[in-house]
Amino acid sequence: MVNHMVQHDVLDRIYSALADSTRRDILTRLGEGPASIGELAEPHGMTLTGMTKHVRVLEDAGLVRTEKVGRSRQCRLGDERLDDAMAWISFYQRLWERRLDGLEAYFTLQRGTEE
Amino acid sequence: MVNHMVQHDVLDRIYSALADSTRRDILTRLGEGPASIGELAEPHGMTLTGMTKHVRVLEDAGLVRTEKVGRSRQCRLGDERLDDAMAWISFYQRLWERRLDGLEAYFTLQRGTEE
DNA sequence: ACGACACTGAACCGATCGGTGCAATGACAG
DNA sequence: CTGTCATTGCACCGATCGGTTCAGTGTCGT
Repeated sequence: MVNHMVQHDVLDRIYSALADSTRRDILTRLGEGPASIGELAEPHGMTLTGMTKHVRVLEDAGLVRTEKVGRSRQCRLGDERLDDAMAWISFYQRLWERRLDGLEAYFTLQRGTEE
Repeated sequence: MVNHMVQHDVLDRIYSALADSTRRDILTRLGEGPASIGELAEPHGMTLTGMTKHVRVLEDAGLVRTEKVGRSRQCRLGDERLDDAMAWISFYQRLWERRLDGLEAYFTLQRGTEE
């Protein structure tokens, strides 16, 4: 019964985390495998402090999971939180398709991307 | 050959447009059909000025198309710009799946959501 | 124990954001 | 023409953002 109104806070965090090209780069980089804060910071010519904050944002959004190992912190991709974001987008796309079909009164559509 | 690196500006605009629950509500509302600025503003108890700015953000992101008709402005859903956002998210998800599969060296994967 | 190393907390900075109020502007009704 | 209505431009406000520097804190190597 997973209604599509996930909980706005969650979507806020996910989308605003994605709304920054540095953060998207981080995700792409982590797609190649885990990395430390320093390894993430270097290619962007950014301070460790700055990168720490970016990673924190991604972690708060559930997109990245980190673990302190020794004196460095290992960052990996998080659990598949993007499903929420994806679901909302496809919900929107469904609305858009409906606009094409010209069905304006029909607003039930509970079945969709969510089960 | 639409590489997935769409152009960061575009994704920045799309995702930050989506990163606000008011704006997501607007999109949902527009899914029911076109509306004026006033009609959009009223359910949020928001100033017309404020709503105008939100709509502008959505329009700059290509998510909404507007047209001035008489003394009011009609807002409808825009072209399917969300494909870009969707493509990037599924690119990420592909990375995530790859992480599950433990294939870390394999980084070709040009086929995907984009044609 | 000592120093180098990787990160983090706090304070700060300029820019952007979400929102407001106020004063145009432009269209419609009479 | 006059007044009303819908929207918009401008200036402003406090909050958040992306980024920095600087001073810790904890860990590793010797």
